[in-house]
Amino acid sequence: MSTSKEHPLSYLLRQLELYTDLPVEERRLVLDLPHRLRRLDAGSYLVREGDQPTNCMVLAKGYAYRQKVTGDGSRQIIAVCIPGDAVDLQNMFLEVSDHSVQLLTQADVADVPREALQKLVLTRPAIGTAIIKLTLVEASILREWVVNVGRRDARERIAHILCEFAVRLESRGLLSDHGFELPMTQEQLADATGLTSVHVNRVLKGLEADGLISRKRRHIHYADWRALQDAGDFSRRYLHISDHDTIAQTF
Amino acid sequence: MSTSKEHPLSYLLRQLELYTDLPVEERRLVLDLPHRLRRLDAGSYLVREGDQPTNCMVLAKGYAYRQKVTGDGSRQIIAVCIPGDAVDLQNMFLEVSDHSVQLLTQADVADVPREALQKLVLTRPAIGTAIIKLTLVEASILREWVVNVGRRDARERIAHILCEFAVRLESRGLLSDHGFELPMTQEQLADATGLTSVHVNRVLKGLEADGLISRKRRHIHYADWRALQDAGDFSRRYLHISDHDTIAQTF
DNA sequence: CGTACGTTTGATCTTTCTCAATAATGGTGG
DNA sequence: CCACCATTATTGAGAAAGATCAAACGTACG
Repeated sequence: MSTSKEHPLSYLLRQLELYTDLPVEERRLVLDLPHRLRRLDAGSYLVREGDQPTNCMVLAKGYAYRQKVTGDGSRQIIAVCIPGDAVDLQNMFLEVSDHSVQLLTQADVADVPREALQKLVLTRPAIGTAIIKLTLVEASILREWVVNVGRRDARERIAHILCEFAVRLESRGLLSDHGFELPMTQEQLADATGLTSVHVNRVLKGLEADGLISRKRRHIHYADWRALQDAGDFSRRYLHISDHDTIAQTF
Repeated sequence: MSTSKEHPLSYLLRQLELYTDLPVEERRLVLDLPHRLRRLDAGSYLVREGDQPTNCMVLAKGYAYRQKVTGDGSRQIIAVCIPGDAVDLQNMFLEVSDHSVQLLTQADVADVPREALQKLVLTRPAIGTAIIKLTLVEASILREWVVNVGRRDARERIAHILCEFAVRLESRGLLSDHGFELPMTQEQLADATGLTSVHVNRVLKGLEADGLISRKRRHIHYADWRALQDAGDFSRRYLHISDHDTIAQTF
Protein backbone atom coordinates (compact mmCIF):
# COMPACT_ATOMS: atom_id res chain seq x y z
CA MET A 1 0.00 0.00 0.00
CA SER A 2 1.45 3.34 -0.95
CA THR A 3 -0.91 5.02 1.51
CA SER A 4 0.93 3.51 4.43
CA LYS A 5 4.05 5.27 3.22
CA GLU A 6 2.38 8.65 3.13
CA HIS A 7 3.21 11.16 5.82
CA PRO A 8 0.36 11.10 8.35
CA LEU A 9 0.14 14.87 8.58
CA SER A 10 0.04 15.37 4.85
CA TYR A 11 -3.73 14.95 5.09
CA LEU A 12 -3.95 17.78 7.57
CA LEU A 13 -1.74 19.90 5.38
CA ARG A 14 -3.94 19.23 2.39
CA GLN A 15 -6.98 20.30 4.33
CA LEU A 16 -5.31 23.49 5.51
CA GLU A 17 -4.38 24.32 1.96
CA LEU A 18 -7.98 23.95 0.87
CA TYR A 19 -8.59 27.30 2.49
CA THR A 20 -5.25 29.15 2.48
CA ASP A 21 -2.00 29.07 0.57
CA LEU A 22 0.89 28.20 2.82
CA PRO A 23 4.50 29.25 2.17
CA VAL A 24 7.00 26.42 1.85
CA GLU A 25 8.47 27.06 5.25
CA GLU A 26 5.10 26.83 6.95
CA ARG A 27 4.31 23.66 5.11
CA ARG A 28 7.53 22.20 6.41
CA LEU A 29 6.67 23.25 9.95
CA VAL A 30 3.32 21.49 9.78
CA LEU A 31 4.83 18.27 8.51
CA ASP A 32 7.58 18.46 11.11
CA LEU A 33 5.11 18.60 13.98
CA PRO A 34 5.89 15.90 16.52
CA HIS A 35 3.32 13.15 16.37
CA ARG A 36 2.58 9.57 17.16
CA LEU A 37 0.56 7.32 14.89
CA ARG A 38 -1.95 4.80 16.25
CA ARG A 39 -4.34 2.37 14.65
CA LEU A 40 -7.66 2.14 16.46
CA ASP A 41 -10.76 0.00 16.00
CA ALA A 42 -14.22 1.13 15.04
CA GLY A 43 -16.14 2.32 18.07
CA SER A 44 -13.08 3.57 19.95
CA TYR A 45 -13.43 6.91 21.62
CA LEU A 46 -10.94 9.57 20.56
CA VAL A 47 -12.26 12.04 23.10
CA ARG A 48 -14.94 11.82 25.76
CA GLU A 49 -17.06 14.67 26.99
CA GLY A 50 -15.39 15.97 30.12
CA ASP A 51 -11.89 14.91 29.10
CA GLN A 52 -8.96 17.29 29.26
CA PRO A 53 -7.05 16.20 26.17
CA THR A 54 -3.38 16.96 25.82
CA ASN A 55 -3.17 16.01 22.18
CA CYS A 56 -4.75 17.23 19.02
CA MET A 57 -5.68 14.24 16.87
CA VAL A 58 -5.69 14.11 13.13
CA LEU A 59 -7.59 11.42 11.26
CA ALA A 60 -4.98 10.12 8.85
CA LYS A 61 -7.32 7.40 7.68
CA GLY A 62 -10.86 6.39 8.59
CA TYR A 63 -14.04 8.10 9.74
CA ALA A 64 -15.38 9.39 13.04
CA TYR A 65 -18.29 11.36 14.44
CA ARG A 66 -18.83 13.95 17.15
CA GLN A 67 -21.71 13.24 19.48
CA LYS A 68 -23.49 14.37 22.59
CA VAL A 69 -25.86 12.35 24.72
CA THR A 70 -28.91 13.83 26.39
CA GLY A 71 -30.08 13.17 29.91
CA ASP A 72 -32.54 10.51 28.80
CA GLY A 73 -29.83 8.69 26.88
CA SER A 74 -30.60 9.58 23.31
CA ARG A 75 -27.71 10.53 21.13
CA GLN A 76 -27.21 13.37 18.69
CA ILE A 77 -24.45 13.22 16.14
CA ILE A 78 -23.12 16.70 15.64
CA ALA A 79 -20.61 16.23 12.86
CA VAL A 80 -18.90 13.57 10.82
CA CYS A 81 -15.13 13.65 10.50
CA ILE A 82 -13.56 12.40 7.30
CA PRO A 83 -9.93 11.54 6.58
CA GLY A 84 -7.69 14.57 7.03
CA ASP A 85 -9.90 16.22 9.63
CA ALA A 86 -8.35 17.55 12.78
CA VAL A 87 -10.53 16.19 15.51
CA ASP A 88 -9.46 18.35 18.36
CA LEU A 89 -9.17 21.95 17.37
CA GLN A 90 -11.68 22.67 20.15
CA ASN A 91 -9.53 21.13 22.76
CA MET A 92 -6.40 22.81 21.55
CA PHE A 93 -7.52 26.01 23.28
CA LEU A 94 -10.32 24.96 25.62
CA GLU A 95 -9.59 22.99 28.74
CA VAL A 96 -12.37 20.46 28.88
CA SER A 97 -14.13 18.76 26.01
CA ASP A 98 -17.81 19.49 25.61
CA HIS A 99 -18.55 16.47 23.42
CA SER A 100 -17.26 13.02 22.52
CA VAL A 101 -15.64 11.80 19.34
CA GLN A 102 -15.97 8.17 18.37
CA LEU A 103 -14.64 6.21 15.42
CA LEU A 104 -17.02 5.01 12.73
CA THR A 105 -14.43 2.73 11.20
CA GLN A 106 -11.02 1.41 11.99
CA ALA A 107 -8.70 4.39 11.69
CA ASP A 108 -5.16 5.66 11.78
CA VAL A 109 -4.90 8.58 14.12
CA ALA A 110 -1.96 10.96 14.50
CA ASP A 111 -1.58 12.50 17.94
CA VAL A 112 0.03 15.92 17.97
CA PRO A 113 0.92 17.53 21.29
CA ARG A 114 -1.42 20.38 21.96
CA GLU A 115 1.35 22.86 22.77
CA ALA A 116 3.29 22.25 19.58
CA LEU A 117 0.32 23.02 17.36
CA GLN A 118 -0.76 25.90 19.54
CA LYS A 119 2.66 27.47 19.17
CA LEU A 120 2.56 27.26 15.39
CA VAL A 121 -0.90 28.80 15.30
CA LEU A 122 0.07 31.72 17.48
CA THR A 123 3.48 32.49 16.00
CA ARG A 124 2.95 31.78 12.31
CA PRO A 125 0.28 34.05 10.85
CA ALA A 126 -0.17 31.86 7.78
CA ILE A 127 -0.79 28.79 9.90
CA GLY A 128 -2.93 30.75 12.30
CA THR A 129 -5.06 31.94 9.43
CA ALA A 130 -5.41 28.45 8.06
CA ILE A 131 -6.44 26.92 11.36
CA ILE A 132 -8.87 29.72 12.13
CA LYS A 133 -10.45 29.31 8.71
CA LEU A 134 -10.77 25.60 9.30
CA THR A 135 -12.48 26.26 12.60
CA LEU A 136 -14.84 28.77 11.03
CA VAL A 137 -15.79 26.43 8.21
CA GLU A 138 -16.56 23.76 10.77
CA ALA A 139 -18.81 26.25 12.53
CA SER A 140 -20.53 27.01 9.25
CA ILE A 141 -21.22 23.33 8.70
CA LEU A 142 -22.61 23.21 12.21
CA ARG A 143 -24.97 26.08 11.45
CA GLU A 144 -26.27 24.30 8.40
CA TRP A 145 -26.67 21.19 10.54
CA VAL A 146 -28.92 23.16 12.88
CA VAL A 147 -31.05 24.24 9.93
CA ASN A 148 -31.22 20.70 8.64
CA VAL A 149 -32.41 19.26 11.90
CA GLY A 150 -34.57 22.22 12.86
CA ARG A 151 -36.43 23.16 9.74
CA ARG A 152 -36.39 20.38 7.17
CA ASP A 153 -38.57 17.31 6.95
CA ALA A 154 -37.18 13.80 7.02
CA ARG A 155 -36.68 13.41 3.29
CA GLU A 156 -34.94 16.75 2.99
CA ARG A 157 -32.68 15.99 5.93
CA ILE A 158 -31.45 12.72 4.51
CA ALA A 159 -31.01 14.09 1.02
CA HIS A 160 -29.12 17.05 2.43
CA ILE A 161 -26.72 15.03 4.50
CA LEU A 162 -25.99 12.79 1.53
CA CYS A 163 -25.18 15.84 -0.58
CA GLU A 164 -22.92 17.23 2.11
CA PHE A 165 -20.98 13.99 2.27
CA ALA A 166 -20.58 13.89 -1.46
CA VAL A 167 -19.12 17.37 -1.71
CA ARG A 168 -16.88 17.08 1.32
CA LEU A 169 -15.55 13.71 0.25
CA GLU A 170 -14.96 14.93 -3.24
CA SER A 171 -12.96 17.91 -2.00
CA ARG A 172 -10.54 15.34 -0.59
CA GLY A 173 -10.60 13.14 -3.62
CA LEU A 174 -12.49 10.38 -1.84
CA LEU A 175 -15.45 10.01 -4.19
CA SER A 176 -15.40 7.16 -6.63
CA ASP A 177 -17.52 7.55 -9.72
CA HIS A 178 -20.57 9.30 -8.34
CA GLY A 179 -20.76 7.23 -5.21
CA PHE A 180 -19.08 6.21 -2.00
CA GLU A 181 -19.19 3.77 0.86
CA LEU A 182 -21.36 5.36 3.53
CA PRO A 183 -19.54 4.54 6.75
CA MET A 184 -22.63 4.73 8.96
CA THR A 185 -25.50 2.50 9.95
CA GLN A 186 -29.01 3.75 9.46
CA GLU A 187 -29.23 4.20 13.18
CA GLN A 188 -26.24 6.54 13.13
CA LEU A 189 -27.76 8.37 10.21
CA ALA A 190 -30.87 8.75 12.36
CA ASP A 191 -28.83 10.17 15.23
CA ALA A 192 -27.28 12.63 12.82
CA THR A 193 -30.59 13.85 11.46
CA GLY A 194 -32.72 13.77 14.59
CA LEU A 195 -34.89 10.92 13.29
CA THR A 196 -35.37 7.25 14.15
CA SER A 197 -33.66 4.47 12.28
CA VAL A 198 -37.00 3.09 11.17
CA HIS A 199 -37.90 6.33 9.51
CA VAL A 200 -34.46 6.75 7.98
CA ASN A 201 -34.93 3.38 6.38
CA ARG A 202 -38.23 4.38 4.86
CA VAL A 203 -36.85 7.64 3.57
CA LEU A 204 -33.81 5.97 2.01
CA LYS A 205 -36.10 3.53 0.25
CA GLY A 206 -38.19 6.45 -0.93
CA LEU A 207 -35.19 8.26 -2.38
CA GLU A 208 -34.19 5.06 -4.10
CA ALA A 209 -37.68 4.39 -5.41
CA ASP A 210 -37.74 7.89 -6.88
CA GLY A 211 -34.45 7.31 -8.63
CA LEU A 212 -32.40 9.92 -6.75
CA ILE A 213 -29.93 7.42 -5.40
CA SER A 214 -29.26 3.74 -5.66
CA ARG A 215 -27.88 1.59 -2.89
CA LYS A 216 -26.00 -1.63 -2.62
CA ARG A 217 -25.46 -2.47 1.01
CA ARG A 218 -23.75 0.67 2.40
CA HIS A 219 -22.69 1.94 -0.95
CA ILE A 220 -24.53 5.06 -2.08
CA HIS A 221 -24.62 5.94 -5.75
CA TYR A 222 -25.80 9.36 -6.83
CA ALA A 223 -28.24 8.35 -9.55
CA ASP A 224 -29.61 11.87 -10.03
CA TRP A 225 -27.37 14.42 -8.40
CA ARG A 226 -29.37 17.44 -9.50
CA ALA A 227 -32.62 16.02 -8.14
CA LEU A 228 -30.97 14.96 -4.90
CA GLN A 229 -29.69 18.46 -4.31
CA ASP A 230 -33.16 19.83 -4.93
CA ALA A 231 -34.73 17.28 -2.62
CA GLY A 232 -32.25 18.23 0.09
CA ASP A 233 -32.43 22.00 -0.41
CA PHE A 234 -28.69 21.78 -0.78
CA SER A 235 -26.31 24.53 -1.79
CA ARG A 236 -22.58 24.15 -1.32
CA ARG A 237 -21.98 27.72 -0.25
CA TYR A 238 -21.80 26.96 3.45
CA LEU A 239 -18.91 24.57 2.89
CA HIS A 240 -16.75 27.49 1.76
CA ILE A 241 -14.98 25.34 -0.80
CA SER A 242 -14.06 27.45 -3.74
CA ASP A 243 -15.33 25.92 -6.95
CA HIS A 244 -11.98 25.55 -8.64
CA ASP A 245 -10.75 23.36 -5.80
CA THR A 246 -13.02 20.57 -6.90
CA ILE A 247 -14.67 19.15 -9.92
CA ALA A 248 -17.90 19.04 -7.99
CA GLN A 249 -19.74 21.70 -9.91
CA THR A 250 -19.74 19.43 -12.90
CA PHE A 251 -20.75 16.54 -10.67
CA MET B 1 -27.04 57.44 31.16
CA SER B 2 -23.56 56.44 32.16
CA THR B 3 -23.69 53.62 29.61
CA SER B 4 -23.55 56.07 26.74
CA LYS B 5 -20.22 57.25 28.08
CA GLU B 6 -18.76 53.78 28.13
CA HIS B 7 -16.22 52.82 25.52
CA PRO B 8 -18.04 50.76 22.85
CA LEU B 9 -15.32 48.15 22.68
CA SER B 10 -15.16 47.67 26.42
CA TYR B 11 -17.94 45.13 26.01
CA LEU B 12 -15.85 43.13 23.58
CA LEU B 13 -12.89 43.36 25.90
CA ARG B 14 -14.97 42.11 28.79
CA GLN B 15 -16.08 39.14 26.74
CA LEU B 16 -12.52 38.32 25.68
CA GLU B 17 -11.44 38.40 29.29
CA LEU B 18 -14.13 35.92 30.22
CA TYR B 19 -11.94 33.28 28.64
CA THR B 20 -8.36 34.57 28.83
CA ASP B 21 -6.36 37.03 30.86
CA LEU B 22 -5.02 39.83 28.70
CA PRO B 23 -1.87 41.84 29.53
CA VAL B 24 -2.37 45.58 29.91
CA GLU B 25 -0.80 46.32 26.57
CA GLU B 26 -3.11 43.96 24.73
CA ARG B 27 -6.10 45.44 26.48
CA ARG B 28 -5.03 48.84 25.29
CA LEU B 29 -4.66 47.56 21.74
CA VAL B 30 -8.20 46.20 21.73
CA LEU B 31 -9.67 49.43 23.02
CA ASP B 32 -7.63 51.42 20.52
CA LEU B 33 -9.02 49.52 17.56
CA PRO B 34 -10.44 51.92 15.01
CA HIS B 35 -14.21 51.80 15.01
CA ARG B 36 -17.36 53.64 14.12
CA LEU B 37 -20.47 53.55 16.25
CA ARG B 38 -23.95 53.33 14.74
CA ARG B 39 -27.42 53.13 16.21
CA LEU B 40 -29.72 50.82 14.25
CA ASP B 41 -33.38 49.89 14.55
CA ALA B 42 -34.85 46.52 15.40
CA GLY B 43 -35.10 44.36 12.32
CA SER B 44 -32.06 45.86 10.58
CA TYR B 45 -29.71 43.42 8.96
CA LEU B 46 -26.12 43.51 10.17
CA VAL B 47 -25.01 40.95 7.62
CA ARG B 48 -26.85 39.13 4.86
CA GLU B 49 -26.06 35.69 3.60
CA GLY B 50 -23.84 36.14 0.57
CA ASP B 51 -22.38 39.45 1.72
CA GLN B 52 -18.65 40.08 1.71
CA PRO B 53 -18.34 42.17 4.85
CA THR B 54 -15.35 44.43 5.36
CA ASN B 55 -16.07 45.14 8.99
CA CYS B 56 -16.33 43.09 12.10
CA MET B 57 -19.27 44.33 14.15
CA VAL B 58 -19.54 44.34 17.89
CA LEU B 59 -22.89 44.67 19.63
CA ALA B 60 -22.25 47.43 22.12
CA LYS B 61 -25.89 47.47 23.15
CA GLY B 62 -28.93 45.47 22.08
CA TYR B 63 -29.70 41.98 20.84
CA ALA B 64 -29.48 40.18 17.51
CA TYR B 65 -29.84 36.72 16.03
CA ARG B 66 -28.15 34.65 13.36
CA GLN B 67 -30.48 33.00 10.90
CA LYS B 68 -30.69 30.97 7.75
CA VAL B 69 -33.68 30.56 5.50
CA THR B 70 -34.53 27.31 3.73
CA GLY B 71 -35.67 26.94 0.17
CA ASP B 72 -39.33 26.82 1.13
CA GLY B 73 -38.99 30.02 3.12
CA SER B 74 -38.96 28.79 6.67
CA ARG B 75 -36.41 30.29 8.97
CA GLN B 76 -34.04 28.76 11.46
CA ILE B 77 -32.44 30.91 14.12
CA ILE B 78 -28.95 29.59 14.74
CA ALA B 79 -27.78 31.75 17.61
CA VAL B 80 -28.75 34.75 19.66
CA CYS B 81 -26.21 37.52 20.12
CA ILE B 82 -26.25 39.48 23.36
CA PRO B 83 -24.52 42.76 24.22
CA GLY B 84 -20.76 42.44 23.90
CA ASP B 85 -20.86 39.74 21.26
CA ALA B 86 -18.71 40.09 18.20
CA VAL B 87 -21.06 39.39 15.36
CA ASP B 88 -18.61 38.82 12.59
CA LEU B 89 -15.75 36.65 13.66
CA GLN B 90 -16.75 34.34 10.79
CA ASN B 91 -16.40 37.01 8.25
CA MET B 92 -13.12 38.23 9.62
CA PHE B 93 -11.39 35.33 7.90
CA LEU B 94 -13.93 33.95 5.43
CA GLU B 95 -14.83 35.85 2.32
CA VAL B 96 -18.55 35.43 2.00
CA SER B 97 -21.08 35.18 4.78
CA ASP B 98 -22.98 31.91 5.05
CA HIS B 99 -25.82 33.32 7.14
CA SER B 100 -27.60 36.54 8.03
CA VAL B 101 -27.58 38.51 11.25
CA GLN B 102 -30.58 40.63 12.14
CA LEU B 103 -31.29 42.88 15.09
CA LEU B 104 -33.86 41.84 17.65
CA THR B 105 -33.94 45.26 19.26
CA GLN B 106 -32.64 48.70 18.56
CA ALA B 107 -28.89 48.47 19.02
CA ASP B 108 -25.60 50.30 19.10
CA VAL B 109 -23.13 48.60 16.82
CA ALA B 110 -19.40 49.25 16.62
CA ASP B 111 -17.84 48.59 13.22
CA VAL B 112 -14.22 47.54 13.32
CA PRO B 113 -12.29 47.22 10.06
CA ARG B 114 -11.65 43.59 9.36
CA GLU B 115 -7.94 44.04 8.72
CA ALA B 116 -7.24 45.86 11.96
CA LEU B 117 -8.70 43.09 14.08
CA GLN B 118 -7.15 40.41 11.89
CA LYS B 119 -3.75 41.92 12.43
CA LEU B 120 -4.11 41.93 16.20
CA VAL B 121 -5.25 38.32 16.18
CA LEU B 122 -2.30 37.17 14.09
CA THR B 123 0.44 39.19 15.73
CA ARG B 124 -0.58 39.20 19.38
CA PRO B 125 -0.69 35.67 20.77
CA ALA B 126 -2.76 36.71 23.77
CA ILE B 127 -5.40 38.31 21.58
CA GLY B 128 -5.24 35.45 19.13
CA THR B 129 -5.84 33.00 21.94
CA ALA B 130 -8.76 35.03 23.24
CA ILE B 131 -10.46 35.32 19.86
CA ILE B 132 -9.93 31.66 19.05
CA LYS B 133 -11.41 30.68 22.39
CA LEU B 134 -14.39 32.89 21.71
CA THR B 135 -14.88 31.23 18.36
CA LEU B 136 -14.61 27.78 19.89
CA VAL B 137 -17.09 28.57 22.63
CA GLU B 138 -19.51 29.79 19.99
CA ALA B 139 -19.06 26.49 18.19
CA SER B 140 -19.74 24.64 21.40
CA ILE B 141 -22.98 26.54 21.87
CA LEU B 142 -23.85 25.64 18.30
CA ARG B 143 -23.29 21.95 19.02
CA GLU B 144 -25.59 22.10 21.99
CA TRP B 145 -28.11 23.89 19.79
CA VAL B 146 -28.02 20.93 17.41
CA VAL B 147 -28.71 18.58 20.29
CA ASN B 148 -31.54 20.77 21.50
CA VAL B 149 -33.28 20.86 18.17
CA GLY B 150 -32.45 17.31 17.18
CA ARG B 151 -33.08 15.24 20.27
CA ARG B 152 -35.23 17.06 22.78
CA ASP B 153 -39.00 17.44 22.87
CA ALA B 154 -40.72 20.81 22.78
CA ARG B 155 -40.82 21.38 26.52
CA GLU B 156 -37.18 20.48 26.94
CA ARG B 157 -36.16 22.73 24.07
CA ILE B 158 -37.87 25.78 25.47
CA ALA B 159 -36.69 25.16 29.00
CA HIS B 160 -33.16 24.65 27.72
CA ILE B 161 -33.01 27.82 25.70
CA LEU B 162 -34.35 29.80 28.64
CA CYS B 163 -31.60 28.36 30.84
CA GLU B 164 -28.97 29.18 28.27
CA PHE B 165 -30.11 32.78 28.11
CA ALA B 166 -30.07 33.08 31.86
CA VAL B 167 -26.51 31.89 32.24
CA ARG B 168 -25.14 33.81 29.29
CA LEU B 169 -26.84 37.01 30.35
CA GLU B 170 -25.67 36.59 33.87
CA SER B 171 -22.08 36.13 32.76
CA ARG B 172 -22.34 39.68 31.40
CA GLY B 173 -24.17 41.05 34.39
CA LEU B 174 -27.41 41.46 32.49
CA LEU B 175 -29.74 39.46 34.71
CA SER B 176 -31.94 41.36 37.10
CA ASP B 177 -33.15 39.46 40.12
CA HIS B 178 -33.78 36.02 38.64
CA GLY B 179 -35.35 37.29 35.48
CA PHE B 180 -34.91 39.29 32.31
CA GLU B 181 -36.70 40.85 29.41
CA LEU B 182 -36.84 38.22 26.69
CA PRO B 183 -36.12 40.16 23.52
CA MET B 184 -37.92 37.73 21.17
CA THR B 185 -41.44 37.08 20.04
CA GLN B 186 -42.84 33.60 20.43
CA GLU B 187 -42.50 33.20 16.71
CA GLN B 188 -38.77 33.90 16.92
CA LEU B 189 -38.51 31.51 19.83
CA ALA B 190 -40.18 28.96 17.57
CA ASP B 191 -37.66 29.60 14.81
CA ALA B 192 -34.87 29.11 17.32
CA THR B 193 -36.21 25.80 18.58
CA GLY B 194 -37.55 24.30 15.36
CA LEU B 195 -41.17 24.51 16.52
CA THR B 196 -44.22 26.57 15.59
CA SER B 197 -45.24 29.68 17.47
CA VAL B 198 -48.52 28.04 18.43
CA HIS B 199 -46.73 25.21 20.11
CA VAL B 200 -44.22 27.50 21.79
CA ASN B 201 -47.12 29.35 23.30
CA ARG B 202 -48.61 26.18 24.73
CA VAL B 203 -45.28 25.05 26.12
CA LEU B 204 -44.61 28.40 27.76
CA LYS B 205 -48.01 28.27 29.39
CA GLY B 206 -47.24 24.76 30.55
CA LEU B 207 -43.95 25.81 32.14
CA GLU B 208 -45.76 28.64 33.83
CA ALA B 209 -48.62 26.43 35.02
CA ASP B 210 -46.07 24.07 36.54
CA GLY B 211 -44.41 26.90 38.40
CA LEU B 212 -41.03 26.75 36.63
CA ILE B 213 -41.24 30.27 35.33
CA SER B 214 -43.58 33.19 35.54
CA ARG B 215 -44.19 35.69 32.80
CA LYS B 216 -45.38 39.23 32.56
CA ARG B 217 -45.53 40.27 28.92
CA ARG B 218 -42.00 39.48 27.64
CA HIS B 219 -40.45 39.39 31.06
CA ILE B 220 -39.34 35.93 32.16
CA HIS B 221 -38.88 35.23 35.85
CA TYR B 222 -37.13 32.07 36.94
CA ALA B 223 -39.58 30.86 39.54
CA ASP B 224 -37.87 27.51 40.05
CA TRP B 225 -34.42 27.54 38.54
CA ARG B 226 -33.50 24.04 39.64
CA ALA B 227 -36.64 22.53 38.13
CA LEU B 228 -36.23 24.52 34.93
CA GLN B 229 -32.72 23.18 34.45
CA ASP B 230 -34.01 19.66 34.97
CA ALA B 231 -36.87 20.20 32.56
CA GLY B 232 -34.42 21.48 29.96
CA ASP B 233 -31.72 18.85 30.51
CA PHE B 234 -29.43 21.80 31.03
CA SER B 235 -25.85 21.76 32.18
CA ARG B 236 -23.65 24.81 31.84
CA ARG B 237 -20.53 22.92 30.87
CA TYR B 238 -20.84 23.62 27.16
CA LEU B 239 -20.77 27.36 27.79
CA HIS B 240 -17.20 27.04 29.06
CA ILE B 241 -17.74 29.75 31.64
CA SER B 242 -15.67 28.98 34.67
CA ASP B 243 -17.79 28.99 37.80
CA HIS B 244 -15.91 31.70 39.59
CA ASP B 245 -16.65 34.12 36.77
CA THR B 246 -20.28 34.26 37.73
CA ILE B 247 -22.56 33.91 40.67
CA ALA B 248 -24.69 31.60 38.60
CA GLN B 249 -23.92 28.41 40.42
CA THR B 250 -25.76 29.77 43.40
CA PHE B 251 -28.52 30.96 41.12
C1' DC C 1 -59.67 55.34 18.03
C1' DG C 2 -58.23 52.24 14.72
C1' DT C 3 -54.58 49.45 12.86
C1' DA C 4 -50.87 46.20 13.18
C1' DC C 5 -48.64 42.94 15.50
C1' DG C 6 -48.29 39.46 18.92
C1' DT C 7 -50.62 36.17 21.94
C1' DT C 8 -53.95 32.78 23.10
C1' DT C 9 -57.20 29.13 22.24
C1' DG C 10 -59.73 25.26 19.86
C1' DA C 11 -60.26 21.57 16.42
C1' DT C 12 -58.33 18.70 13.13
C1' DC C 13 -54.63 16.60 10.42
C1' DT C 14 -49.76 14.67 9.45
C1' DT C 15 -45.46 13.31 10.18
C1' DT C 16 -42.82 10.72 12.64
C1' DC C 17 -42.30 7.69 16.62
C1' DT C 18 -43.01 3.34 19.05
C1' DC C 19 -43.43 -1.33 19.40
C1' DA C 20 -42.83 -5.64 17.43
C1' DA C 21 -41.58 -9.04 14.36
C1' DT C 22 -38.96 -10.84 10.38
C1' DA C 23 -35.23 -10.97 7.11
C1' DA C 24 -30.55 -10.04 5.55
C1' DT C 25 -25.70 -9.72 6.25
C1' DG C 26 -21.08 -10.31 8.01
C1' DG C 27 -18.06 -12.30 11.08
C1' DT C 28 -16.52 -16.24 14.06
C1' DG C 29 -15.20 -20.60 15.75
C1' DG C 30 -15.09 -25.31 14.74
C1' DC D 1 -16.35 -24.57 4.31
C1' DC D 2 -20.38 -24.40 7.24
C1' DA D 3 -23.45 -23.45 11.22
C1' DC D 4 -24.33 -19.99 14.43
C1' DC D 5 -24.56 -15.40 16.40
C1' DA D 6 -24.84 -10.55 16.56
C1' DT D 7 -25.77 -6.64 14.02
C1' DT D 8 -28.25 -4.17 10.84
C1' DA D 9 -32.03 -3.60 7.62
C1' DT D 10 -36.86 -3.97 6.50
C1' DT D 11 -41.79 -4.05 7.14
C1' DG D 12 -46.43 -3.39 9.44
C1' DA D 13 -49.82 -1.38 12.64
C1' DG D 14 -51.14 1.80 16.06
C1' DA D 15 -50.02 6.01 18.97
C1' DA D 16 -48.46 10.60 19.83
C1' DA D 17 -46.20 14.93 19.44
C1' DG D 18 -46.46 18.72 17.06
C1' DA D 19 -48.20 21.13 12.74
C1' DT D 20 -51.86 23.47 10.47
C1' DC D 21 -55.90 26.21 10.04
C1' DA D 22 -58.82 29.52 11.84
C1' DA D 23 -60.50 32.77 14.92
C1' DA D 24 -60.60 35.81 18.93
C1' DC D 25 -58.28 38.59 22.07
C1' DG D 26 -54.74 42.12 23.84
C1' DT D 27 -51.80 45.72 23.67
C1' DA D 28 -48.84 49.32 21.81
C1' DC D 29 -48.65 53.06 19.12
C1' DG D 30 -49.45 56.58 15.61
